[in-house]
This record gives sequence, structure tokens and C-alpha cells, in this order.
Amino acid sequence: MTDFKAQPPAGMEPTGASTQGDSLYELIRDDIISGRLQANERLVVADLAKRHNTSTNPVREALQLLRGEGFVVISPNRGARVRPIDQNFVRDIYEIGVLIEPALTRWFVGMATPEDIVQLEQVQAQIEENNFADAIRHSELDTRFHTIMYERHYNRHAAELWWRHREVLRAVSRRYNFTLARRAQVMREHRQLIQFIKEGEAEKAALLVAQHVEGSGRHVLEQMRAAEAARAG
Amino acid sequence: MTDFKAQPPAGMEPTGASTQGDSLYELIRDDIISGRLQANERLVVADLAKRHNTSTNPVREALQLLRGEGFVVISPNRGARVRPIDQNFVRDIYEIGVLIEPALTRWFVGMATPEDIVQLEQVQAQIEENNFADAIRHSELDTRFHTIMYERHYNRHAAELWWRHREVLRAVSRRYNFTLARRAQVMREHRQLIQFIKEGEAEKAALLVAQHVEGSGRHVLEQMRAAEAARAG
DNA sequence: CTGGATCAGATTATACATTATCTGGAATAG
DNA sequence: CTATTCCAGATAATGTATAATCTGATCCAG
Repeated sequence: MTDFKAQPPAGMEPTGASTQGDSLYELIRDDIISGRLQANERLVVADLAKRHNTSTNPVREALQLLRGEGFVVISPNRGARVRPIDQNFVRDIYEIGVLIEPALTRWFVGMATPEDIVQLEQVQAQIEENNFADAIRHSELDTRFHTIMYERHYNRHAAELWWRHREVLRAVSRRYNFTLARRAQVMREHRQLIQFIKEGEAEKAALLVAQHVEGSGRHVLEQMRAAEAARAG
Repeated sequence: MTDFKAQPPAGMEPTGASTQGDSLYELIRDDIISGRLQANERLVVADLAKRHNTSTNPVREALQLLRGEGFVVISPNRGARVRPIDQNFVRDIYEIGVLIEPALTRWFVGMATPEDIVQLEQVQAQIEENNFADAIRHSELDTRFHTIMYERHYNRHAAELWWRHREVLRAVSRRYNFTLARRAQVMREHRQLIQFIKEGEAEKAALLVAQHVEGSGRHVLEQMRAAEAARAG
């Protein structure tokens, strides 16, 4: 088995600057995503510093990073709060994905080499082999699949935007499971996508990706809705 | 004459957190855009603090903000550098605009009220009246024109993304002038856009906006190219 | 209800410890 | 002799600690 840790496209970690800042960023982000930090909960710099055994400087940096990705809302002189990871948040993000990914895909179709195809097929094979048994692994592989396509895009801004959003969605969807229907759909779409790429069908591939992202977003939203209903009912 | 200062869509200043941080952000950003700071020039925290009469903390924050918007590149343990505002940078940004603005427009067409139309026409009248005489004023009005359309979009992420990019392009294009051809084109497209909105022609409006943004980006790029050629030759 | 006291906590200011990177030149291999 | 390696110092980022200010929010007396 090869490694399957999802790597960000070359040269674009969320790296703000510092080391601690980065790890703090991850820690706090996980706390937010996992729900250990309530929606709208206040993030007091001093407390965070104490809790994570650092000084306030790295904390502030981490909060800035988190703000940049929308996990935290900061108001001047009033500090930071946990942004509710609600349906609107997720919808906003994946809607932007629906706009951007097709464009990235279109370009990729025109640039794909036989080696790229091989890579895609390899990853897809691993996805099928795993067949959603290991959710984390699936997530990594699926991300890798798309990364292969977008990684070399000339528009670094767009690629980075994609990656950041991807990370958010991945983090959120970790909380849920794939329905059987969605599993089948994902497989189908990936296979079809590879086919289109082989045939150089840029437009069809772009359209398919739009659907793929749309479907993925919709799926997560429905899970969130269901979870919320369960909580309420 | 009414005021015409371009306002960000409700509730989305670049406000990272602090007051000084924000103003520093603006000062440094202007230095970068205006070229007072060379491309790739190193931004030494201590120096900036001294130059702006503050301590290092606000400077660090400002740099983070600037990084978030792409004006500055930070590498761990090596500090910040001015990101070259080159053609690639501009292209990346406006290409994303081409993807996002049509979607925002499409939605607006379905939501526009008679009051919105009136507002658009008023702003357009001011644009025509000014007729590019005052470049800054044109920029403000043009921004306002688009802000009216995107301001109330439910996807705050997308709207914010638009606004940030808008600010960048506006800042960059301040350095150049509109060609006569471009002026005519802008007027034409705005008028046509209003027309489409009135008729509820969402698709046509979206397409037009795509062209509008594309043309605007292309125009700036050509100006940059020309300026560079002039510098070189 | 209004103006002021009070408090929590953000923001800013300093000073310093620690650490990573860079630089010029000596030492060394080839 | 030239090129690479290595190393001491300089430079500046990053992190820690503390204190001074400033803001916004809350509480209370009038």
C-alpha cells in the first residue's frame, strides 16, 4: 500500500508564518469542527494561550489564520468568536467550488498527460478497493484525486482557493457518513470523469465536475440537516 | 452631488481585528500597490514598526492580513516580502472574478426590485456625467454599481471574495488610464446590463458580466504590459 | 431612562530569550 | 588553484512575559 496522506498542492500550506501558530491553528480548528467549541463561543486570547501552553502572540496569529478561512469571526476590540459551522457556511463554500472547479478541470483536460491518467486511475483503483470502508482514507484519496487535476494549474490563486475550501468541507464532512446512494454516485462520476479526460472532452468533464461538487455539497448539507433534525426531534 | 465613496458591501471590511493593525494594513498595502515598496522587497517587522511609530505587534498583524489578501508572502522564519503585483497576479484575480461575478449577477437579476433599478440608473447617470474625467470618481462609482448588485447576495463568502478582489484590481488599475475604446465599452456594457436586468434576462446578464469582467481584466493587463514594455524599451 | 463607575479583555508597548537563516571567510578536498 | 564545506557572528523572526491603555459591556445611583 502506498501512502495516502492528502497533501496540499505543491507550495500552499495554510502556513501563516510561525510553527506554533500553525499547530495552534490546527488544534483550534479541530476544536471548532468537532464541536468541542460551541458555535459563537468566545475565544479569549489569554485563555487559549494558557490552555495550549503558549503566549498570546501565536494565539493571535492562529486566530487570524482561522479568520481568513472563515472558522472564526473577529470584531475589533471585541475579540474572536467561533463561527457557527452551519448549513449556510457549507453552502457558501461549496457553491464557490461549483463555480471554480469546473474551470480548473477544463484546463486540466487540455493539459493531461498519459502519466496523469495513470495516476488518476491508480488513485481511483485505491478508492474502489477501499470502498468507503475507511472513511478517512477515502477522504484522503478523494482529495488526492482532485489534487492531481488541479495541482499544476497556472492560476495559483484559484487552486489555493480550491484547496482551502476543500479542507473545510473535508473537515466538516468528517462528522458524517456517506449514504449508499452517494457512494455509488461518487464512483460513477469519478469513472466517467476519467473517461472524459481520456477523450479530451473538456466541456463534458467540466459539467460533470460541476455536478460532482454540487452533489457532494448537497450530500453534506443533507447530512447536516438530518443531524440537526435528530438533535431537535 | 451625492457622496460617491465606494463602500464595501455591508459588514465586510478587511477588518482583521485591531485598529492600528488595520491602518497599518492600509498604509503598507498602498506602499505596495503604488510601487513605493519594490517587488520582493523584504518587510522587516522592526523597521516597519519604527517607520510607522508603533510596536511590532500591530505590524505582525498587518502583515498577516496582507498575506491573507496576497499582497505579501510570508515564509516561516524568513519573514515577509512584498508580493510582486505582476500580470500573473492580476490575471489570477480577475479570472476568478469571471467565474464568480456572473453567478452573483444571475441571482441579482432574479431579485432586483424597481428601487434597485433606480439606483443602478442613478449611478450609471453619474458615471456618464463624470465620463472618466475624474479617474478616482469613476472607480468609486463603477464599484458602487457592482456593489448594488452583489451586496445582498445570500452567499456572503462569494460576495466577500468579490469585494476583496475588486479592491485589488481597483488599487492596481489606479496606476493606469482607460483607453477610449475601453471607456466606450464600459458604458455600453453597463447600459446593456441594466437593460437585461429590467427584462429579467438572467442568463444574458450573466454572460454580459462575464465579458465585462473579462474585458476589464484584459484591459488592465494590457496597460501593465504596455507600461512594462515602455520601462524596458 | 441617563450618566458615571467598574470590570473583562482586547490591543498596544516593551524587553528579552530563543532559534532559524544568512553571510563572509577560513579550512579542506580534489 | 578552485570549489565545496564548515563555522562564527550578525540579523531578524518567533515566542515569552508583563505592564500600560483603551473599548465595550454591565451595573447602579440618581
